[in-house]
Amino acid sequence: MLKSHSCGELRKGNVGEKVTLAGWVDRRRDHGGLIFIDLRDREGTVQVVFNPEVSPSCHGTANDMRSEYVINVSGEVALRPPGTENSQLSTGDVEVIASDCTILSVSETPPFYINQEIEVEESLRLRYRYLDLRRSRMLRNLTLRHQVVKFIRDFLDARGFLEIETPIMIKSTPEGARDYLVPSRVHPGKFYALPQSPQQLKQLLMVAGVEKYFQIAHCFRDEDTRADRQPEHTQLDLEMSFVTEDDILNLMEELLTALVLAVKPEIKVIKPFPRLAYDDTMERFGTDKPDLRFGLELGDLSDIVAGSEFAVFRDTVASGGRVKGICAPGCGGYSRNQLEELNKIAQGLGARGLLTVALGDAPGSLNDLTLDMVKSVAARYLTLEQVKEIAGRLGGDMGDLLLIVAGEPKMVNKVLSELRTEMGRRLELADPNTLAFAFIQDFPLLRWDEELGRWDSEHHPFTAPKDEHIPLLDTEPGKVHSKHYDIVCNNYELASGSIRIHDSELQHKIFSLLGYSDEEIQQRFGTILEAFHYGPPPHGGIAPGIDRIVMLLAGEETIREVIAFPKNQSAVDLMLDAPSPVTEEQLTELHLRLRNE
RNA sequence: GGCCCCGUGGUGUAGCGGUCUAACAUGCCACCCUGUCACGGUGGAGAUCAGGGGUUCAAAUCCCCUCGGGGUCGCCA
Repeated sequence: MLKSHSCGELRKGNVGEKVTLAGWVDRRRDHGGLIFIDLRDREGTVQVVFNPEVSPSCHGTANDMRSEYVINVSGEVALRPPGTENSQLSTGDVEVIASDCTILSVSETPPFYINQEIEVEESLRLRYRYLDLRRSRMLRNLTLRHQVVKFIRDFLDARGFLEIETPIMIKSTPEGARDYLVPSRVHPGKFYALPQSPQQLKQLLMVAGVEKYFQIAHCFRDEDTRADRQPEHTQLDLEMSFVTEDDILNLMEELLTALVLAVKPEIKVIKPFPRLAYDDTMERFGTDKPDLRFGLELGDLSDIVAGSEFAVFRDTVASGGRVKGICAPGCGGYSRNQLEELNKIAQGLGARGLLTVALGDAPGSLNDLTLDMVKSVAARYLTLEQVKEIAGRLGGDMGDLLLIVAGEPKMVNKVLSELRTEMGRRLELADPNTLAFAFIQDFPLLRWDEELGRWDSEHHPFTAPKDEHIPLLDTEPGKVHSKHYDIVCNNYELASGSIRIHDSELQHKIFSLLGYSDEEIQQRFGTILEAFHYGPPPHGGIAPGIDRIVMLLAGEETIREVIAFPKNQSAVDLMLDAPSPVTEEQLTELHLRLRNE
């Protein structure tokens, strides 16, 4: 080793020791005579003093050192002279008096600051990711990620789980997201696909008798990216045999609670995790991944306004639509501009408009409310009683602002859910130091796909229907609920899982319901159906997204901040410049020809 | 594919029709400096204001297009 100690570990106790350090020049302070260098490695920073009276040659070398040069230094650890200690630095009581040093490598001036926490354009960071990762924020995030994965491995190992790797090149099954494909050289015209998740493989491991499986698995989906979505991401893939829904949920609750306590004890977690039914959640929050750190729940006003003079509302209800709203406390004095901003959000998500009702512009008792205090374009079509009833339904008080959307139920929920999030942000209702985990359960098994004109799986086709709903598969498939569950947290979907079908006949029936011919079923799912003829155990599992968990624990806004080498929004790796063209020879070997488009 | 936001020395920002021959901070280079720690001091280099077109007597500034980046809807079983 070129170093006897790490820079960050030196303390008073090391005084008098002769040490050898290696690292990067974080900062250089040249006093003409003395030169100070803050030497940085992964563990921290320590001050090195180059004194011409101690070593003239060393001082000369230090003269040439610049930021991010890599150097090797030997010298004695000394107590700093009284009054020159630096309490900002964990090593600030001591310094290393250089008696010997070498420049191991030089550095050009970096394209952005390594030693300062200044926001830099993300594309530049991504292009020089290896420099970006030198910055303390990124080092912190990578370290946290390591701790999270290590904790998960230890936790599951202690409970008898086997970590098993599954292949990255598997078979394409063209439902769900688009596959990334890998052309085969040996088999002209045939392709492997990268796994969107190891779903079928982990179920086959259950048939194999593994009983408790997990994997830190890479998953690939060729879909557009988001702040919380990348073309490839990592999930904790987990599957167990002989379990019920509760067994999985209890395990996950224990894991997540212990994880947070282990790596971020200062973060608050609410225990036990609430368990919410999908239908209720949609009704109350308009989304299946609500932020439960604050209230602002949606209220249904359809019955109140059905008979009102306000035609927009009356007609919406009459034609099968819904009228719902939320209450923004203390926002009754919102300016026209502020209201217009909210209106734009609503319209951007498909609402015809947003009706705002200001219950006066100052706090007070709702009993004192009069109609001329109500500011709303609908004010003259509503009675005072109706306004009070609406306010009551939404938990509104004097000085509050009611936000009301009318229309097709799905859109109404989406818009209000977004407005709820927006108002939560504006009013700072969500404690940034809390992770509000919750389980969402009791999902519908199927959803009607308008475009394809057929039923589609809400989760995936291996999800087991609720036992008591199985008869409905033949009569009213839309009413069948399933043993599918999600873990949500702070407006993110963290995990999705289900108890699986382990009966080949029932599985076949589901595939048929989804519109597959027997031939297609055989071709796409033949393996798992065949495996189910050989004693499959009842089983189920779940797959939490590692990137999102680490992002939330790190307090970051995008998963790119917790991935060492992420791709940008256009799925490009700016550092490696991938994807990139390949040679004609490569294409020929793969039996491929590019289309002219 | 739709919508919204952004693009000014290496980096981060200011400037938002004329006073811009583009400012500030930091970084960089040179010199001075033996107790600094975001060291200090003096001097210096560094920007076709993302690219193209238009409006105007005059454009970094207004308009249009393109490119690049971000957010989001669709999409993500």
